[in-house]
Amino acid sequence: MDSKDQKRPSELDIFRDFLRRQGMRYTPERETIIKEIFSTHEHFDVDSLYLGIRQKGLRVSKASIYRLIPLLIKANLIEEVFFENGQMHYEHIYGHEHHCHLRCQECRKIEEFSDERVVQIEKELGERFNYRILRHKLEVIGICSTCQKKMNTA
Amino acid sequence: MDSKDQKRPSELDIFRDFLRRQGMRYTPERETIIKEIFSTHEHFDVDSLYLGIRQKGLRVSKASIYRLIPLLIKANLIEEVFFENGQMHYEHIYGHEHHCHLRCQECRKIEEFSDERVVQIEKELGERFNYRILRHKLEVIGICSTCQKKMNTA
DNA sequence: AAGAAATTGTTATTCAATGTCAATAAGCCT
DNA sequence: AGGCTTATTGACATTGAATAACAATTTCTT
Repeated sequence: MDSKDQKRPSELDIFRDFLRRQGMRYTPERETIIKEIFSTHEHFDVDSLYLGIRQKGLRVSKASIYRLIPLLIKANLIEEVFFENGQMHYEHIYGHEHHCHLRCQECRKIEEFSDERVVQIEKELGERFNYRILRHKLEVIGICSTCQKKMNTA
Repeated sequence: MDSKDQKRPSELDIFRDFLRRQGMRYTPERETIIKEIFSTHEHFDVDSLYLGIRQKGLRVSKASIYRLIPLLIKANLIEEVFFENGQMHYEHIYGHEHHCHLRCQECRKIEEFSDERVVQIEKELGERFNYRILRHKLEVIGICSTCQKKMNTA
């Protein structure tokens, strides 16, 4: 473990700070939810999160999850990824290599990728519009090779 | 009007073709909705679309709008832009200069921009993952100058 | 022109997300 | 350490976008 790792505060520390600055409280329920979110690198929605927590034998109401999510977004710990099937889907972004999504319009499969050029675009935009840039979300939509074949033979 | 313009079929023609290929029917209701969508260059949601149609003295049920939207997406005439306030927002993409969005996380203001580099990224992705690329959606999130000032003085 | 099948509007339904509120508990203050 | 203020919790009720069901209608093929 090098010094870089030691310097990076945990997501819980980040969130504690965030809460203190807003005069809000750190509760066991919030800790449970955050730990669950950061325990995997998968996308999640409120339902999958709730089930994951219950499977560990813990108990938190869905209302608390719904109430926590906007706070985590404000704290830049998670972000909305896409809305599908009537539910918003999220992923955590802190302590996680940033990536973008290539999605198949037919079968909804998702490939992840990164590209440095987007960072440059971001930077220029910040200067041009006088924004403080927080993050970006690049979603490329197409038809995967499997679905292309299906469409050709049909 | 130059030859390039003459060659580009209207969105109605595109959609008629699309419907025919799927064994679906072209109805006055569908025509009304599409014309409304393509009559402005603004983002829209189901409600604003419905109201716009009624203000022109026309009548189409909301159910028909909800039913048409997935078809227009499949036909690559419109796309989902963002989900906000419990509603999906769309914009038409056919016959319209493509652009991306820079959004302020605080006040939800939106700036539009274009960047050729994303097209290049798209192209490379298509080759790398063997996808037929249809489009992309780049959303950059930040804090606008006005909101930065507010946060500093607070 | 007729008939098969898709589409429409109406109505009912679903379910994610939010609001309400009394009970509880975090965290500051002395 | 204990008390007090007030944010937070969970249960329940409510909202509202989106979808389903279905009978009446209309498109489009032959």
